[in-house]
Amino acid sequence: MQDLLKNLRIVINPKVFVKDPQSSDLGQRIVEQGIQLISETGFERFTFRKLGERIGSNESSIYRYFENKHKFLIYLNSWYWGWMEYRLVLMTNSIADPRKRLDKALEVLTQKVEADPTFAYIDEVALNNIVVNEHFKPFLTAEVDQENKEGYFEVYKRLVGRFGQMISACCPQYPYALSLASTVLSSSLHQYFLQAHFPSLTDCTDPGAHGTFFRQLVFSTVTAAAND
Amino acid sequence: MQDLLKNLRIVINPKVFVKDPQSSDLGQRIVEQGIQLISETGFERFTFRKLGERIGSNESSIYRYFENKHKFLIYLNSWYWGWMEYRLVLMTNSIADPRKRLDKALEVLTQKVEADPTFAYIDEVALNNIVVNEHFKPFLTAEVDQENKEGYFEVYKRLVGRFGQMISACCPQYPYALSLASTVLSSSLHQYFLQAHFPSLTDCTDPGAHGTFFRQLVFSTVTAAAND
DNA sequence: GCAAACATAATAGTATTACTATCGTTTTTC
DNA sequence: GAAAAACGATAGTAATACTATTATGTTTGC
Repeated sequence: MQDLLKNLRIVINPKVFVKDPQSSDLGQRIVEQGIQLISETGFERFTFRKLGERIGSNESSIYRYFENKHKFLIYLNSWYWGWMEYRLVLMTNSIADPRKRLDKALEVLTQKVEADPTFAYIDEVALNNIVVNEHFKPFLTAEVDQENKEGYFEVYKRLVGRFGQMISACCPQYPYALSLASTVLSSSLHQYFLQAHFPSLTDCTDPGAHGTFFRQLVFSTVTAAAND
Repeated sequence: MQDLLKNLRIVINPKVFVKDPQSSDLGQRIVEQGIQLISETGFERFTFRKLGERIGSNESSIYRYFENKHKFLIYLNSWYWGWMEYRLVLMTNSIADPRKRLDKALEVLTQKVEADPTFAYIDEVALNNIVVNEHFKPFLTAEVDQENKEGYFEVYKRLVGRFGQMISACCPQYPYALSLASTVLSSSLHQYFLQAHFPSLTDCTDPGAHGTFFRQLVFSTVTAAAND
């Protein structure tokens, strides 16, 4: 199966970049090392100048790929959620039973991220680290609405939609499938953040607890709604 | 009761400010108009210079109250969560029944914010607007851990603890009370954010749905755990 | 009533950031 | 082998987030 998927690419809205970084060696290095640099130092301290130094290239060359660092972050986030969507579809597609399917979906979406050899120059663990630590920074700007119009967040919206449908499939009369889906996705990140920085605000310390917490949360809610 | 509480103040960790803004007229104007300005234009575009112009004062004077704009945001967040804690205690203190108490707590913590005349120069609605739109920006910096050590987030942590205890009181054997508490607090903000900017990612459009969603979520989870 | 202490205002200056613009060199491509 | 595209190097700009200094007004104690 690995081989079958060798020529896969996560497709990203071309409006997010000036020149497709997947199309050249330099572009790939920008993404690869950009992930490392942001993961190591945080997004605020990240600059194109520093990234240029790191990859032995020039600031101005990076601007030929990305308009600014905010769009670069949106690119990385789009990639991440695109990758999540691909994994979600891949892992749940063959499961017919709605409850088993939802269970698998929860596993894919909330479990700790591991490296995926399918995508060579992306370090998924470091990227997850970015998404956890920068959380919803791409959304939290005065320009959200404009950027939303431009379709920058389509991947994420599609993922929430898919996940919401899987919840609905378990209990069609439950009226908050989308809210539950978006809550689980954002809260899972948030819980990982708390585990790393505010352990006194979570109970998910040992591995497994994180997943169990969300599984119970979702299935309790859905089951209760079904029994009404 | 209003009168009884006239001389109340939300206490904030003195390390967050250089000079207590509650101690002078200028300080109060800084907070009052700072809230308006951030609420109107977003935190990124907010500068002390602009705030100075707005209140007919000088940039340098504002620096005598707050070290930088990030600490100003932490101050506002601390005030907000301190206010939430005060409301939580006030509204639930007299309720003996754990389930009724939790229900009230959920109402206080997730319902739409309204102006509170107890605190004259704070516009709670605008402040809530900031907290929703800037979300966890105060946390999301490379310096979280240091700032956490300094105690900047004590109020929030205490609030999560209290709320977690109320959940535990309903079902002592439920092992994820803190995670559930922190999830509800952050997700409620997040759902309000989605309602404003990404309505396709929520089902909480009509008023009331938001509260019902979280009430069902919490009580389903807690009840299911109690029946195990 | 007046000096000391304090709060505030005004101005100038600095380092960094987030770019833009220009131009020269290298590499690719047909 | 010429044209086009990609890349690198340098310089420059406007805004930001401050710091430093000095001046002006205001309060307070005696």
